[in-house]
Amino acid sequence: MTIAEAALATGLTTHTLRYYEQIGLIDPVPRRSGQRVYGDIEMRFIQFVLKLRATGMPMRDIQAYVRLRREGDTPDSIRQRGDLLVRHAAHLREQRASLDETIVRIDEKIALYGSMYADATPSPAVASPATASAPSNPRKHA
Amino acid sequence: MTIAEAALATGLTTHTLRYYEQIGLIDPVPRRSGQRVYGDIEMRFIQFVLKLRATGMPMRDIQAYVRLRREGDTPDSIRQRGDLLVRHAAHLREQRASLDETIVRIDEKIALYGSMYADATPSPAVASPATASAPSNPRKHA
DNA sequence: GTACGACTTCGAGTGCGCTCGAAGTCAACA
DNA sequence: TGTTGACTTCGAGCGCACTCGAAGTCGTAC
Repeated sequence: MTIAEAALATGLTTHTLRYYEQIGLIDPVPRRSGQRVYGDIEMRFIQFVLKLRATGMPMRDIQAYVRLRREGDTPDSIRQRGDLLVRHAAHLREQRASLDETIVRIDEKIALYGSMYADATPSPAVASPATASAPSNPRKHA
Repeated sequence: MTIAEAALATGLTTHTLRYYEQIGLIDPVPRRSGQRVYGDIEMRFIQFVLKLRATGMPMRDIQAYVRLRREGDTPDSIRQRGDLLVRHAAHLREQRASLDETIVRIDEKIALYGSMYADATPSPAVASPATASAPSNPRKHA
């Protein structure tokens, strides 16, 4: 896989991919005659890193994690990596709790609006809270 | 409630509170001899706005929502507010799904690390979700 | 009557996470 | 041989959401 293909697969740009490598967010990718070759291992790790990032783990912590990985599987490295992940997991559980609460509140408000005017219920394309799969604006794009 | 008290209650600064008002993230707070007086209604709405913001709703959308509220309860305003909330709710459900997935992955990795060395289980100080402070907190303030 | 806290406007600065472009080099493929 | 695509370093710029400070005014309370 070339960098262009990796970019396509991850939804990042080649710029960003190189940038991530440069700042140590991912390990240096192996080269063949100077060009980066992305294999399964690289891709899987990048996906993992993107998950961390998408869930709000600060770059610094991800960098720390990657640094520890490079240190190898010493007990110390493993313990510290574990700690980082445990801390992030705790953070995610908090996030989820807050998210659940917010969803409840919003659903209440939606119901309220729906009941205010029979006329004025949210537009059908988007009306049911169960219809949770619509990614974004239902009126653009058909 | 003065602005200082409101700041304390929300965890924001007085600066930020005025800033939010200025950019239309919250309605103008009623004044008594020029000074803002925060009542229950204001506080509750601010908390709601903070929930929206904490769950990643862009300022612009919150501003739009507040603008619509100010328009009053016309069918159009209500429908549009409903739509905004429904869209955000959908977004939150996606977020939650991704969050759940990430939690599972991280827990797997934690278990893996735990099993690698009996020695190297995550340190107790940090092991319990109850003891959870986020890794390098993105929002300052406490 | 003065201290305190709030008010206003203004503008600059911060930190994060990209994002882009320029300029020049190099290797593989048709 | 020439067109690609990738490589490097460098530095500027951007959008978001604050964050801070300065300067000067005003009202209330001890």
